[in-house]
Amino acid sequence: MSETEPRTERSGRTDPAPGQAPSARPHTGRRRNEAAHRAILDAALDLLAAPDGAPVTIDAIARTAGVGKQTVYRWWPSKGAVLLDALTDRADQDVDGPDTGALRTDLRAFVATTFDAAQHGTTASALRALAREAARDPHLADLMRSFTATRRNALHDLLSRGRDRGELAGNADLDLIVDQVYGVFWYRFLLGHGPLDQDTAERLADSLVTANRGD
Amino acid sequence: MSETEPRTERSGRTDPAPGQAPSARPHTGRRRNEAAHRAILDAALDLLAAPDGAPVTIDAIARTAGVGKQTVYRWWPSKGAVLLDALTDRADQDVDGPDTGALRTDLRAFVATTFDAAQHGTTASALRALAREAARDPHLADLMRSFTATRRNALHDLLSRGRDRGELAGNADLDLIVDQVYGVFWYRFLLGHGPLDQDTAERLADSLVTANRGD
DNA sequence: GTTTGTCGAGACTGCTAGTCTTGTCAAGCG
DNA sequence: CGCTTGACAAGACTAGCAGTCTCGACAAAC
Repeated sequence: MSETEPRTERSGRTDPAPGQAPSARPHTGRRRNEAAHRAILDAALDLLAAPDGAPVTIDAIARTAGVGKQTVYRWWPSKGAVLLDALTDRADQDVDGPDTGALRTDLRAFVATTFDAAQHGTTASALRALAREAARDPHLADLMRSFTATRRNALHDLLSRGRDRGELAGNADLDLIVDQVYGVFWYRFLLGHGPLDQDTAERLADSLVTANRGD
Repeated sequence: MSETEPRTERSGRTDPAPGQAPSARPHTGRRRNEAAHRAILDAALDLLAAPDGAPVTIDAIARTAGVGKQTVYRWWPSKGAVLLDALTDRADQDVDGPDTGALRTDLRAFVATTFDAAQHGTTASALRALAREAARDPHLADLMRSFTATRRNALHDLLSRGRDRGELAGNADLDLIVDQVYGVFWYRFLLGHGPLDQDTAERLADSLVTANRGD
């Protein structure tokens, strides 16, 4: 996800013998400018992180990056793709949840980390802007779904380990627990009517363990 | 909420003696056309309910209602306000939660009803469209906040009654319980990655009671 | 019959996503 | 060295939509 794909096949080959080595001339012409690539991602992140919630247009991204609009669209299919790529480029390493051997501790840490990440201005406005864009761009909404799926899977694994150790009931609905965590998170994050502090994280984690323990 | 307000003061009175009967001439000129008002709300609902998820523009609403755009903007401040008004106009009566005298039963019914309401095509696409609009329109986001607050309050009251009867711990975080219900609801509703069926509703309600009971 | 305010119709502005065009530059090939 | 290919910056252009403005018609009060 953090490495981008070109939106269409490059190097106008017709590939008449599929399954072959990429035919004789794999590439000619000027090479892709890696600096421009980075500049676009960085500009997107900068604008996304702007606290004023400004709309983040493609024009702005291109101008900030010192790049033509076409260069953006050559490498990403839509604005949303740029934004998501910019965000995951920064954030998709740290999805491996904690593993202390005790479910309550793991879950507390996971929830606390999740809540905490959204408290920092930069990430918060970026995430908010992303959600805003995803609401209007079906393509981005798709990407967003797989983005969130990654997070959910990490949490699901954490819970699964706990269940294997007998800390959750064998018939506990892990997906529902996962969605209770991320549901509360996004709901409060986007509406902003309630806190996402460490205290809340602990209470939520503890109550989920209590409700689903297998004794 | 279901009765609309004019976007600005009507009938150019200056009201020099506040707290008085509305001064001598409360209104002159042609009266508001109630039929047009209804037609707009109905058109909005129709378009919102269209299964194809089409964008629902103001032009379309006005054209469908057989009304000039200005007539829409005379009575509502933004497109989002129209949409929200159209939706609440239909839905805001039934917020009084059940009251059977037993928390588990009440909560199950409340959650089940909430989930169920979003399964019907019309309401579902309307709600989705509304969320989409709220993401880009701060004004609507505000209206949306008070809309959701009404629902949250109904659920909070339900829980509060249960706590008074001793079915929840005295220190249970009712707001967190509320947000777990609506968090799961919106999260699954908007992402569509998991079911919102009666089974889920029951499991969620039961687990929340279990986690927060006061014994 | 004059004033005030609503009505339908539609032109208009302003903003943005995404495409297309143009002229330039860099890399490989002969 | 010249030719071809494709990336590049700049920016014109199209299309869709929110929201405003203008116009002529009409209706209610006075």
